[in-house]
Amino acid sequence: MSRYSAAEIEARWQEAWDKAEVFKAERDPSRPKYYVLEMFPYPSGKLHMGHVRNYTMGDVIARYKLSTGHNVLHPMGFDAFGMPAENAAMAIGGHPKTWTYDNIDQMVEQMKPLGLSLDWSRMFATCDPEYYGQQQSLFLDFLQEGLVYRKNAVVNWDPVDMTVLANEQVEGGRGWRSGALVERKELTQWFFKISDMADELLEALDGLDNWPAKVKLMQANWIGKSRGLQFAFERVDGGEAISVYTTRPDTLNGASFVGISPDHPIAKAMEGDAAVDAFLAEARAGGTTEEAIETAEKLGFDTGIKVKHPLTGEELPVWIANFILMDYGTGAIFACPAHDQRDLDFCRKYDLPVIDTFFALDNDTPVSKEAFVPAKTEKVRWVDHFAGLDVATGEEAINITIDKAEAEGWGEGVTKFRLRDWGLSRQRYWGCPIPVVHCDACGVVPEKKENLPVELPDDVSFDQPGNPLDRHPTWRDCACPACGKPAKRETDTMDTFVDSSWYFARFTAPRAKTPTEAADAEYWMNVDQYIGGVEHAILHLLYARFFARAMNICGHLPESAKEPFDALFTQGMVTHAIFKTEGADGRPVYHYPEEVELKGDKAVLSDGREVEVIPSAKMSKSKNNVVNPLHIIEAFGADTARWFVLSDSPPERDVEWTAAGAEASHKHLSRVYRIASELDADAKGSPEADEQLLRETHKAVHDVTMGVESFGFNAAIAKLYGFTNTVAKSKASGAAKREAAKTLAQLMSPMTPHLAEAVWEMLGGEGLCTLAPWPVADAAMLVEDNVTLPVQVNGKRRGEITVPKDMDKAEVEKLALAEEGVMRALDGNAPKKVIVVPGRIVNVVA
RNA sequence: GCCCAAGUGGUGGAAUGGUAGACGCGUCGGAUUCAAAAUCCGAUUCCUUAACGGGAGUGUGGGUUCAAGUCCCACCUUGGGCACCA
Repeated sequence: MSRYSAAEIEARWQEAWDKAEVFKAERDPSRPKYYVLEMFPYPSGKLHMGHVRNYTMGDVIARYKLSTGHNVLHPMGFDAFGMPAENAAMAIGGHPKTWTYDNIDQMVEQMKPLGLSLDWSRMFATCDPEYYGQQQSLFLDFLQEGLVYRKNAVVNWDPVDMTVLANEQVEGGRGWRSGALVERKELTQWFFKISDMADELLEALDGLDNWPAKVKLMQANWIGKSRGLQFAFERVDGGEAISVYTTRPDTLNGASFVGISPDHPIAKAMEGDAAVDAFLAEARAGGTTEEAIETAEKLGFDTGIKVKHPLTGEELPVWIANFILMDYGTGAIFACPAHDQRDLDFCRKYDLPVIDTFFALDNDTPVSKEAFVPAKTEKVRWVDHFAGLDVATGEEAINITIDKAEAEGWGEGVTKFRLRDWGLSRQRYWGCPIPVVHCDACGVVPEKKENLPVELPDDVSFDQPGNPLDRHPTWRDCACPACGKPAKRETDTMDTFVDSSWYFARFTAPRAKTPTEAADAEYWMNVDQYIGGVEHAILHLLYARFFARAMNICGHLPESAKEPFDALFTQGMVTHAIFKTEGADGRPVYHYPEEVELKGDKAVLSDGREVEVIPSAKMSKSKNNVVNPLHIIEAFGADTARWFVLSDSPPERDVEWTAAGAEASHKHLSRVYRIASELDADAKGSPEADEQLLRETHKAVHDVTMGVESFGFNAAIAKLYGFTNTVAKSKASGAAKREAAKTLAQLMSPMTPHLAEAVWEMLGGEGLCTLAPWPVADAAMLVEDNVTLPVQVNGKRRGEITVPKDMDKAEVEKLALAEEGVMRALDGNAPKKVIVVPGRIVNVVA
């Protein structure tokens, strides 16, 4: 008997797969294709358990589909542009390019031992000029189609470092390096016209049947379609009327002021006045995130301008308010403090009137500190409504108000979207250069396609803040592609979301001289199964959906690929306990898992000190709770790591990595190996046991297949534990047991492919287990003749009866009422009602 | 602040509205062993009972239903996202 040696087995079978090129994907119209894709990683240089979990899930699907006769495309690449490379260059010197490519090499080296069924020949990184050159080509096509344009937008500005900051570089309203108070500053930037497709992107969500409902809901809310009323407030001084958009026109009677954004033209026109400037500076302080704006203290400035209420003719003041966004609606609102908490807080602060426009049906206390904001579907009682309403829901009132405004001609019902255009300009080096040139004579001129890729220069330094492209001595200078005169290259690069918005399409023809190759895109698209973290639920997935449409317009993707991901699965994180003690200075000290010993329910250090255990925390370098997959592979093998990340939690939820769990997984795999190696094929058994084992095998095939197909990997693994026990304990003949064990190997193959091959070979399986056709369960073998039904009395289980599976309801009822526990519970009383759910349950109502 | 999830034994978790706790870990007991490791067998929600039983129980409080972990309402806690982290 040999022992289970993962290291030996895994190296051997990986070599065998390589040699047979089993994972190389080639177009083959004679076979159905299947495209599995996991969200590609950022090359941090360190593979973590989250990656292992993500790729293992994809691998299970890919290997399963391979054995069901599909031509599988399962590629891998790297999302390689972005800030960390520049930060590394600043922190430790060196060049973002070398840092990135070194990291990619390291990650590939760390991924290979996992035995993933990847077609490595298709690998690319988004920072390869070959890739980003094609991206520039796409940009030019989008530009030509009018899908890209320039406008002003605000950025986080660090006034000390004189540089633009990413949101994550703003900490508590200050720049992370300089510590300066961050301001919002306007810059001219490039935008994708995603808002043109807002309605389509929303409508098409309905067709994404195999996407998680929560992701679709988040996207729908993000797109934020709303119907409201747009109308204008006439200015008392005769100036240009102020147009406002509101989703609650029914509360117009409760208006107490008109609010405009600090970026509204009227506010801008007032700049130069010392008081206005001071206020605007204050209002523009802080970062650009919606969170920062929403949670900032509400500030207002009375412009002194008065407008007329369109219905009552009453005069309302116009205030500049820091919480009004210029990007949404018209950048101006009317405030109804009685029914909006934000407006109420503002009015209380600046002593503006609060007017109730409706009350709850059973309560007419005027609003004081809390705004009354019922659901739009709730009936409320209106106070002197201008459309003559008495009791009506908000929804009804809104529609009636819009109709009235349109009939009387002072406003119109309009549909607006919350979705803003996608700003793609980044004032950074390590990204895809935007292929345009600024010419004094010709303006903004697209680079010629034959000059692509516009490559990033290598000779740059990161010893000062800001974009090195801006201060590059020669790269910036060029000839205008239109007139040939000296011109300046655009120094902004593209958002890295652009890179990840079409990589899935590029994988279908990664070396093509155009962004895609029609025949390949036609054959391989769509991605049949996309797998990644929920953190990408909105932005990445929305941008990719936009890109697929834009690429279709430009002829780079077929119409059928406008929704590029047929099915989406969002997996949870891998977490790990944090082991914490307190240092002498009272600050927390975090210990590595290896330093900590678990004794019962306590955790102690080697010196005996007790350690606080914080469970289920996101793995984080600073908390010392990161588990390195390489260490696990060294100690137990890749199959153990793969088995564990799949076994312990449902895939969509977080899984906590525990040393005990990893050991248990390894123990189980060793057991399977031992069972196979100790199997005596000549052993005799009973025909009944053979029959029973065969039934159990078919049941296992059915259950595991269902589990794999429905992403119930943990459930599939639970079945495999059960089936392993069944095989081990079966009294069937050696020959029957060998067949069952071979099926066990096949069923385990997607999860633990190396072990499966070893067992398969040991039991005389033909060829590679990986390529063996997936077993099919015989429906006839799954049905049992008898079923055991629990019998409840008033919903409480009092006994059970075993009956033939298609027994008549009346017969079942009779047997149930005769059951001992049921009779005891009924205590001689006649049942009021008996509910028989065939094959399920009997409930007696007493 | 806004949007979206999730909360079940000591523990990770299972459960088309139909026996709550499958399967794994841990713990306890037993077998094997000179002894141990490994392995194998069994028990394991809590309270109560000698036992048969009985009662309670899926974050909290309500509701719908013959039947609720599952559906509805409100709340609490934790996690994800909020447009320049990827």
